[in-house]
Amino acid sequence: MTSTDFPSFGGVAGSVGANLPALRGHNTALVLGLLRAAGEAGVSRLELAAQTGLTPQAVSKITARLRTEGLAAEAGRRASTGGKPATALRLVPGARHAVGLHLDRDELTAVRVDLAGRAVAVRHTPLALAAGAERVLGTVEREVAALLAGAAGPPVLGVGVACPGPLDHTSGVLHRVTGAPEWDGFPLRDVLAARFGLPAVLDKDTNAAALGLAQGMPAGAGSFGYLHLGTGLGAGLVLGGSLYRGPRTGAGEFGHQIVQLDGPRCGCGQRGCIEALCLAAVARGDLPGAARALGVGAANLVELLDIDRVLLGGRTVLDHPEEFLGGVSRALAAQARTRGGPGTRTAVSVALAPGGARTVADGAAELVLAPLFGGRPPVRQAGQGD
Amino acid sequence: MTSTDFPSFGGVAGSVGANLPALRGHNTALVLGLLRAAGEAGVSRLELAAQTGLTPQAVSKITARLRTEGLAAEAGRRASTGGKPATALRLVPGARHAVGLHLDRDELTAVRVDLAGRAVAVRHTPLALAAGAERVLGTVEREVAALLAGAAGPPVLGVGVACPGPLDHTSGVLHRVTGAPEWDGFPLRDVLAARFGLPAVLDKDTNAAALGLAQGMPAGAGSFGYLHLGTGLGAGLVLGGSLYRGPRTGAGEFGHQIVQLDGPRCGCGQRGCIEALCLAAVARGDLPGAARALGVGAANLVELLDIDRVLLGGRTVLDHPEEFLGGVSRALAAQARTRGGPGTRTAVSVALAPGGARTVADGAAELVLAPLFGGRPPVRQAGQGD
DNA sequence: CCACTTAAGCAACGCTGTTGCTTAAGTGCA
DNA sequence: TGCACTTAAGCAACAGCGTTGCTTAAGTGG
Repeated sequence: MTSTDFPSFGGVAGSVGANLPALRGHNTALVLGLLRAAGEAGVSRLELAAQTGLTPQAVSKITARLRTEGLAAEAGRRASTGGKPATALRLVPGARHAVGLHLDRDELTAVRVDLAGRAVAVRHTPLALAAGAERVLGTVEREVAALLAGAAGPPVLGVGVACPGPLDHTSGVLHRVTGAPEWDGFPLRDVLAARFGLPAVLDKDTNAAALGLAQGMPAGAGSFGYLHLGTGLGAGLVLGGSLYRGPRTGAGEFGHQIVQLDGPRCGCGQRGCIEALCLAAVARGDLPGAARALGVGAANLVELLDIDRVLLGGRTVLDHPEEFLGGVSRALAAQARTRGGPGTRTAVSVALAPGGARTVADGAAELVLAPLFGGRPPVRQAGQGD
Repeated sequence: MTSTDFPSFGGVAGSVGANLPALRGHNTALVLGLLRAAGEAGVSRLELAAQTGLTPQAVSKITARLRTEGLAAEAGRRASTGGKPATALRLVPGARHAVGLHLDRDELTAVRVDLAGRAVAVRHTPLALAAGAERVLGTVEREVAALLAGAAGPPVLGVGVACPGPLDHTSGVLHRVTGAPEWDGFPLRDVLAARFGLPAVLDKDTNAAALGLAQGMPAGAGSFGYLHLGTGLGAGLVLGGSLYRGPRTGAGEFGHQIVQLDGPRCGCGQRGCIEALCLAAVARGDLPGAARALGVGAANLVELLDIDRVLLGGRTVLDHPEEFLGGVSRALAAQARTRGGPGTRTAVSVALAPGGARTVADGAAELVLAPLFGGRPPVRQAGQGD
């Protein structure tokens, strides 16, 4: 055997060495993710083997462990196809819970979800993000305590926290949050983790929303963008099945994409930013104009990143869904017409992000859940380019 | 042990199951990549252990295998630091070769490189890409034969082929190449693989260039964009250390980003595309105007993807390097001024892509080499957010 | 000269997914 | 009713991975 055929770990570009526990964890998470994707119907062991590329025996061992730990269970039998009928396996959603927090500028949404990502409890409260740390932390602590009060629930894995940016996901520290500069440098993740005695994860609201939306997608949905238009305009990017945050959690700053050279001045100091165009149009009641600006930005996004789908969310969009959906799809259709010929795709689909006002909070909980469920569902089966 | 602590394979989101050979291949590729990054100076086994997170003993076993296969060798001793001096290990660059082809619209560049990515032989020939398949394939075959004629060379791993897009990297099929529509649907990768009897890989010229540039970078360079301005304008994106192609190899269509609503008509049918603005400005001798349009696009890229660095290349840029470097850095500086405050970075650096006219051909060879050398050098050591 | 430090290899080991075979539980035709 | 066949899943033995514990190699420094 020559050394020319290193499998390179399934095409994955990892950066650290892997040992046997890591191998086991990888495969376990992968199986758990497929169980989750299968939902109530469940999957048989052989189907899991086919989807993972593992042998049936390996899947049997892994699922046996998961059943022992209470994370998976049998879910009846399939109809026979000429032999012994397959036993369906499914996730036990109630085996663990997670908490998701959406700290917006004027309100707090807190959810408690099960392993399937379904909300078990929801709480809403007004919140003045700019009112100072102690005040805000007190409210957060009270709301989370109320969520966790349900006594005999399953173990809670952690707390996911979503905020307006900028912030640093890696260190869990807030930066100069627009409209609330006194939070600059505040180590929100570690402070909350200490108060709750639970692991915490911090991310931008748009990133959390995109991560949450990446679950509910049909298996193999590769890349999409979530555009959030509320008091500001931002985006969450899922590229190749995983959330792209950028080196400094700065990715997705969609609002200050310049689409009009020498256009109107934006609050950021530049000219012709999408956000400035959009907000000005909304302010003067020109919804088609706002939707058109958003649509041009969406088209640029699609062109640059070759994404499959655009999802819209945020209060302003939710207030006028038809106008924004129409405007953005017109812009994408115009773009698609520029690329005729076979082999190229048709217009990218546009839709409202499901979940409505709870999109971000659900996604925040996903920040905690996602590490349990390995990568995206398999796109390429095996056979490398040989 | 609860099940709440799945290591998730070093933070990597893989999509297929992993077995022991895959584990071994992953670690071997990782070590090989670090050996390559170390260059002539080499690395000691203990340093490799620290960088990979593997135990020294594991590194010893892996490097012993690599030495047996002739891919690695000892490279003298380090100075002692109070104990036994460390033995430096280095890659044996000449152990394998790879071929890179750059099929441009009017010329062919073919290189033969060693494992370090250094060119061992280079050939240039005029080529009319639009002259039909048989003509082009004949020229390609003759040039590659000349490159491989060196008789007693090491094994050649394969041929990397870089072309103007659009095309599909996964299937190796060309689409409607601008200016040469008769190639639409041609399975170039498989045809060349069959003719040469070697594995072949096909990708867009901009992607190949970006992949090649991602090697030579200082360890840990996360994300950058390569902007190529020649007869057209395109980009190659390296995000989080690995090349981002998009689901259909469509990512990096930078030229048709719209930066001027209702701007001048572009050949693509839309209005205000960067490419149209740039090419028109170049045509009328307005280099500052062209550089400004490019700079605004670069600033949008930086803003959206949070990248660390912008590299410029392509004939038009190489003809007037100072003007384009200046214009783009001014645009990025203006953007950086909009983001004051601590925690945010300063302006992104801009530079000419090293390699000059051979950037793409070198990168094409890298299409073959990259799978041998695992992921990027480690950025985060270990300690997950706990 | 000897204690100490650092580098690297040898041997045994635990644990992974795999292989080979057996058992379980159906279908379908004579 | 019986038997051949098919498909699902588990048991047992195994090869191979990185790890652990210890030994050997080769320097520095008082």
